[in-house]
Amino acid sequence: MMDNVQLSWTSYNAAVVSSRTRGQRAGLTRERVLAGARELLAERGVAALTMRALAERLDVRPNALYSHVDGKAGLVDDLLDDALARIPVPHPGPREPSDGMCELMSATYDALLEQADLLPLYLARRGARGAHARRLGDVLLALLADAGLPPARADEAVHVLVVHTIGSAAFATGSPLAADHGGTDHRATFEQGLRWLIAGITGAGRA
Amino acid sequence: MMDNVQLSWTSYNAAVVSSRTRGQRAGLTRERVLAGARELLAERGVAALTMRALAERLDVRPNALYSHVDGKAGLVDDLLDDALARIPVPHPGPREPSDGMCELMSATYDALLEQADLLPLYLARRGARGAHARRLGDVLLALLADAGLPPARADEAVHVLVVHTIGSAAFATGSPLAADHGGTDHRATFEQGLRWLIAGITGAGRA
DNA sequence: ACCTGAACACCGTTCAAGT
DNA sequence: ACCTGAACACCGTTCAAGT
Repeated sequence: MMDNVQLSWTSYNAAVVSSRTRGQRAGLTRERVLAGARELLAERGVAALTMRALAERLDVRPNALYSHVDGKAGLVDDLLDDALARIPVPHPGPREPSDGMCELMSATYDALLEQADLLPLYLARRGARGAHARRLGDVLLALLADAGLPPARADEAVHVLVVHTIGSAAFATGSPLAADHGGTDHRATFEQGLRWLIAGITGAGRA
Repeated sequence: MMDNVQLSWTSYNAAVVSSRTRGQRAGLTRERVLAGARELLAERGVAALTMRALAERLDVRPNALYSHVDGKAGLVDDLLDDALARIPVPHPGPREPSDGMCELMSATYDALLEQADLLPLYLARRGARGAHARRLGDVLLALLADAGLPPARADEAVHVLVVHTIGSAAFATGSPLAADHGGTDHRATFEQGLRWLIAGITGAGRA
């Protein structure tokens, strides 16, 4: 008996008052949903990325999103892999493979920090597993093979370099570590660690 | 007018029917709350660690927990630092400092994996910052100074080693990375990475 | 195919009140 | 001091129904 009243209650918030009439399409697509999620993330942070808030921003009811993404987990996976698509692969010039590794991991680090709000999501998911993540892993593996590492060692090195890069980026955006005296330049520390690792990897490859 | 009905609704779940009478104390302490949280974590995983589920396990209403811990964030912080208390500090014998580093970080890795259900919480908080975390950082810093690193480099090395250790443990408990071909021995990879890092750190220290 | 209404089964936290 | 009752302001997701 109170349907009209209920209806008016759902529009208590100005942002949710639909500019569409009842049967009108919202014109959502997967891309528009992802774009909205990225904006929400950039403007209000990872805690504010909820299906309900995203729906409100897109001027639809929460359940409308399920026609375009596979729940919140699917939305996050799509978001993560899309962010990796922009990372440039180093030119396969006549250089040392270790220079290529350094360039690739630094570019990844930069891309992760550019999308710093995504980092907690990478951590929660322990890295990405989409098509673009695989592409970057394969490029790195090829560089390590070029440097003379046997396949088993190269697999380990990929793992270690990825952990270092995602981990460094994540900790750069978080609060300082316990032993951190506050004056740490995170980028410099990441690069120093990368040099140490690559020195160890290529040095041990010769031994 | 329906207060009695409401009351009966709150006891729909057998586990929530209090064995105490109305004015009786539950006898909670901070330690009992933390122990309950650890059990919940071990039995049902990180997603099941909610204030409400913890309260139910302890046979109290959710808000009773707030007399003993500082909200959920405080509970998690206490949990994390407690887990670091068990990590043994290496004996300061007449050995190479690099052996001490290796031992300390391996012990930390093992402790983190023993409490694997806590790892997502370390990641969410980007490491721990309690008293025990600081103690471990200081021990590591001293070892690096012994190895001849200048203070600025030693600070960087602590950061890099901690990122490697927490990161490796976290990824060991998660799903495999994109470039991971499934057959990875995570412990071996962690140790290999640790050797690479320590080789790079001490090698670069001499250069 | 796309979207809404309504509901289900949850969250963390606060405040006043009871013992 | 410790705990409960009740409420507030949220979550993600599902299902049937409307267009």
